[in-house]
Formats: sequence, C-alpha cells, structure tokens
Amino acid sequence: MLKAQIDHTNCSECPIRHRAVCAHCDANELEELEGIKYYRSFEAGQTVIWSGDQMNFVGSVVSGIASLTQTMEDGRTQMVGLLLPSDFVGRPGRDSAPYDVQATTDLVMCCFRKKPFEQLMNDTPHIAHRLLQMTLDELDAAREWMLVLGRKTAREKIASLLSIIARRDASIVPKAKPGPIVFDLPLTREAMADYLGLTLETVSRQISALKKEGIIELEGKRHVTIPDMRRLMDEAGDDSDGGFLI
Amino acid sequence: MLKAQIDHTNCSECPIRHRAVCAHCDANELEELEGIKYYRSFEAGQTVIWSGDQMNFVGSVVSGIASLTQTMEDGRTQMVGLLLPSDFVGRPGRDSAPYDVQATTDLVMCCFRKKPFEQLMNDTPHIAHRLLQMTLDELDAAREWMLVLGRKTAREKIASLLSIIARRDASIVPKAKPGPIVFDLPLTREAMADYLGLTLETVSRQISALKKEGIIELEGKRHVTIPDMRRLMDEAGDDSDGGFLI
DNA sequence: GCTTTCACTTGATCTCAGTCAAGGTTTCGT
DNA sequence: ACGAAACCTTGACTGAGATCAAGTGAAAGC
Repeated sequence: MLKAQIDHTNCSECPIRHRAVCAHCDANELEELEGIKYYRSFEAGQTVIWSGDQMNFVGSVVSGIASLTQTMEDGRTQMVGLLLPSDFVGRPGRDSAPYDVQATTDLVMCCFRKKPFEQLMNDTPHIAHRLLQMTLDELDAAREWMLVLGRKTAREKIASLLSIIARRDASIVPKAKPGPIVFDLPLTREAMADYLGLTLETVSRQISALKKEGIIELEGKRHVTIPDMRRLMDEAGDDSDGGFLI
Repeated sequence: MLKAQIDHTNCSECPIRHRAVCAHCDANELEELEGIKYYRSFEAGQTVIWSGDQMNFVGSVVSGIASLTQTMEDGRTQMVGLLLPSDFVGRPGRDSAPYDVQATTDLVMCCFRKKPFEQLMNDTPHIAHRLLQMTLDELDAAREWMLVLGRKTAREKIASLLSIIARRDASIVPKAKPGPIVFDLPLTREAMADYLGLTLETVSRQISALKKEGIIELEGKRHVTIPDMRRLMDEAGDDSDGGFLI
C-alpha cells in the first residue's frame, strides 16, 4: 500500500524537502513540523476536499497530481490550479475550502493540522517567507494561465499545456536539452478540457491534428513524444525565447 | 497638481492606511516606512512600467486604478490584474517586471525603493504577513477570474465585471443594501474587452443588450445605474448567494 | 468469454463571438 | 467654431469551437 511506504518517513529524506513550504527550515524547525505532520493517500479520481467544506488541515503534495476546480450551478467546470509535487494546499487563516480539490493521479500528501501549523508559521519566519514565495509563484502561474484562457486558440491552448507538462518533466529529470522529450499525460481529455476552457471533443481533435502534423507523437492515448520542442513552443504562441527564460 | 496634494503626507492620515501592505504596522514600523517612501503620479493611459524592465521599486496604489497586462507577439493582449487602491505592485526579490503596468485612470502610487523595502520586510514580520495575506487574496481573485475567462459567455462576463465594480464601490461607500447602485465605469470598452477576453465590439453589444433589457441603465457611456443588483448577479451566472458570502 | 463501462475519436451541424466596415458622439487642440 | 482624434455603437458576414451523435478500443466486472 502506498501509504505504508511513506508513513513516518524522516523529513530529511523527503523528495520535496528542498522545494516545499519547509524548504528553508533548519533542523529544529523541521523537528517541530515532524511533530504535527501526517500522510494521506488518495486514489486517482478521489476528492480530497469539497468546495465549502471545513478545512482543518493544510499540506503539501508529495507525489502525484491534484487539481483545484470550480463548478458553476449548471455544471460548467473550470480547473483553476494544477498542483504538482511540493505545491501547497490550503490557506492559513481560512476555514472552508474555496475549490474542490481532487486527486488527478494517485496522490500522497503531507498534511499538517491547521491550528498548530498557523502557530508554527507565526513563530518561524522561514515558513512564512517560503509560503509567500510559493504563493507569488502561483499567482504568476495563474496570470500566465489567464492569457491562455482569454486569448489563445484551441490549438495554442493544447500546445501550451503540453509545453508546460513537458517542461516540468524535463526539470524533474534534468537532462541534455536537445533530443526528443517523452512523457505520459497525467490528465484525461476531459481534465485537459476543464483546464483549458474547451470541450473534450475539441481537445481530442486538436491533439489528433498536432499528431497528424508530426508535432507530437502518440503511443496509446497518453504516452507522448515531442521530437522537436521548439516546434511545439511555436504552436503555443509564446515569445519565441520563452523556454529559456527559466 | 496631484502630486503636490499628497507629497509628505503622514502615513497615519493615508486613505489606504488600514488596507495596504502597511496595515498591521505599528507606529515605529510606520516611521521606518515613511523614511523610504515617495509618491508618484501618473495620468490615465500612461505606462507605469514595461514588461521586462528593471524594477527598482515596489509600492501601493493610493488612488486610481492600474492594470497588469500581458501581450503576445502578434499583439493580442490580456489584462491579468486590476489594481485598486491599497493593492500592491511589484515583488520583493524579483528584478524585472513580468507584465506591463498601466494607469487606467489617473493614478497615485506610494512607492518604496526595493532594496530597503526588502530589508524592512525581513525585519518586520507584520509587513511580510500582510503581504502574504494580500497575495493569497489576489490568487483567489485570479482563480475566480479563470472561471470567468474559461467558461462564461460574453453576457455573463460583462455582468461579472459590472458586479465586481459595483461591489467594490459598495464596500468603499458602505451603504444600506437595497436600492439602486450607481457608479462610473473606470475602464474603456477596449480595456473591458482586454480584461474579459473579448473584442470591444462584443463588449459594446452586450452592454447595449443589458441596457435594452433594463438590467442596467446608462447615462453617457460610463455612468451606470444598477436598479436591481440581484438581477445583474443572476446574469453573471454565479452562485445565487454569491454576493452575500463576503 | 462476454458484456459493460470508460476514455477517446470522428463526423455533421449549429451558434456565439470575431471580423470587417461604416457611422455616431464626445473631447480636445487650435 | 472647426477639425481631428478618441471612444463607442451597430450591421452584415464568417468561422472557430460547441453541440449532438455515432462509433472504436481497451480495460474491468461477472
């Protein structure tokens, strides 16, 4: 079972140790965090928390992917966040969840009870400072995404999403730059549609089109090869040097 | 001249004293801030800073409205933030601006040189804490807006924008709830289009339609009366109780 | 092994918002 | 007072993506 593999793991061996909210913590602070942390596992498709529910914990994604989703009364949904390993869930000082949080893949989270975490945050500037950094990064990502949602065509939206996923995988496995990039899509067509503000039919059609033109290669439905990252980036409509800014 | 009216104003008399990044500061901290602050004024339409430029200050909007805008190579633009009085501009720890910042109306900003402000932030948890709060609020607003951009119809987008502006004005002039709401639009049709991911023609048509149906009343191009806020909120497609959550 | 279900693809058609074009108002400079 | 420049409105047409519908393929349950 997933859970058993991780429970009681020492923070110093944690795969997200240097990127999560605890990144700047020293040994003492880490010890305090260890005292209030616990792991939770979710299967792909499970809901971590429903919008409006009481939220008595905050936490970090350790492995897998979670999504934040908003739903309108008539059922239209929009994904408003894609949480990757080390990303933070929840907001100190708020009681109820503003969005549905769902496990998009199998998911492991490192959770802290909210009250003690808030206390700890007040006492340890390292945590508050890191959380501010991470929140500012997320705000930038959200604004980047607003351009995608508001102004890009369906084709550009798909290319943008594939670029983001490809870039993330590349940064996790830091590799030589040239050569094809290979990864598995962690999202269903429907989840992609919810993220991109499209229908799943349009997502499917645009992926087929990119495949037909050789910009991507598909093996099965989810296994993607990008022979030339630059061509994909061109389709995304970003500044041509976008990939090298980071 | 606008500038002269405000220069050397004491922070304790500042109109945004209790809502800006300095909200939680005590008298001592405020004094330190006063030492590094200066005011800058901009006319409507002026650019405060260009994307990519060196940014050697951060600051708060004191009066007027500023906008954050992203532009694609081919000229498509998307507004990604609307900064109202008390909102914060800039990011401690970053050198260059990621977006164009423009004065949408005449604008006064309270600026701090970046380096001293960063120093001050490290020393005074009150400022860092308030900045975290404000950033989390902005992240929520950005995610709210992602739903608007991704899933709402043109009509719902217009109604959403009008609701937001109306609600802001209502909270600045806290008034009895019932009765019509009156305000001036601080944005041109084009700026609305950039914010909503529409063309200015569509904005104009939808505003005309809402007017024809009596959901809004217009005097001139910018002066708006909302006879029944609930009807407008219905058109925005939000949860029916949305307006009372705050 | 067979059915059911889930995830996806593809086609035909429709519709909402974009595009192109013309004209109206208001404001501003001279 | 006049002309120019913003800013806005309206109309006719177009097209990208939504909708409706049918079908494929692979995995899961019995």
